[in-house]
Amino acid sequence: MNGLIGEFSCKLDGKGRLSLPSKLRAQWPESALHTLVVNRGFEKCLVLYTKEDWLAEMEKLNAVDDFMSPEIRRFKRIFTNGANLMSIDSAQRILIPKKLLEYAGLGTDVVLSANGRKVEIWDEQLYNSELNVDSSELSQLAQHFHQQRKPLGE
Amino acid sequence: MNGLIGEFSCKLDGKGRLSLPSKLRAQWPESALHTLVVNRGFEKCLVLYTKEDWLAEMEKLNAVDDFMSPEIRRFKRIFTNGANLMSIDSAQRILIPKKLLEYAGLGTDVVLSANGRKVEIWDEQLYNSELNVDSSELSQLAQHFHQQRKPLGE
DNA sequence: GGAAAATGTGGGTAATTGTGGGAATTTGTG
DNA sequence: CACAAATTCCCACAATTACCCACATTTTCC
Repeated sequence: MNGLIGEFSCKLDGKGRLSLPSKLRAQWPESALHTLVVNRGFEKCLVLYTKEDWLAEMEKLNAVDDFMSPEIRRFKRIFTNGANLMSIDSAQRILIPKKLLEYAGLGTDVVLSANGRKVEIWDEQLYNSELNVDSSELSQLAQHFHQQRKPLGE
Repeated sequence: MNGLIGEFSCKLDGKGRLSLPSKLRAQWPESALHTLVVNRGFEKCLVLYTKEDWLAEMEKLNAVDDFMSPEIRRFKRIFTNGANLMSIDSAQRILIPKKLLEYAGLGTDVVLSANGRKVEIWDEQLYNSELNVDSSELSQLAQHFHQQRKPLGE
């Protein structure tokens, strides 16, 4: 599982286009660039995948049967419904759909932040406040993380 | 787990380039030098890793699924924030992104300080005041360290 | 100590990348 | 079919980064 690395500041132009930084592009195979997928994130941000990685996410979802419960069906519907296929233009940019721009509150200045095999897309201001923690909260988060880590084993 | 050793003073040039001391480079395999990673430290400094070590840290993070909880996602973001891939130029220098220079308040004179498998990068003045402790504080810190060591395990 | 090698430091130039916007093409809608 | 909106293609300029060379300083070795 080789993860992506990097945090990038970029600008959205008036048309909602986002140019992907070359250091990010370089981490994906050339072929992947023509079929990327963006979706809503759980927080007020968007998430970018290669199509391949997106399909892997879908596998996870589909591993749980629809018969299970209405909530399962609803979750799948909502999660899937924001997904958008997009391709890269000749200037290495993707065009982000209006609905998603609104959802994430994206202005001109945005931040791309690698996370595992995904890339989160944040409005810069929101991103900064998301990262603004004091040390006591940080240690709480760290504890939380350690607790969650154990049950999964390894 | 073989740790790095040393504390080095170096200079940043006008373009934000930092030349890595040969005694530090010698502690990493030749192959590692072409893909290093910096990110923000929890204090007002930067942290430098080999890509390999960075990815190992990431493995730990990615072992916990994003679906788990908002706290998990937040923790991951905070931990990885500012990450940047960088390569070394023909004069054995790395180019430190402007944002990170600002974050750590780096001026011309900086200090590299080895810490485990990471290297911290400090502005020289900040570093000196950070290290300006008297012995009673040192002993308090040691106590705190000892107490925290048990619960977290590992 | 002195010569030779390696290292640290600085800067100029060329190539790449990021950014913006006009014009043409496509799409959807009445 | 006509029109407005959205998308793609194209070019141009600015900013950033990579590459190269020069020289001062430090280290190494005889």
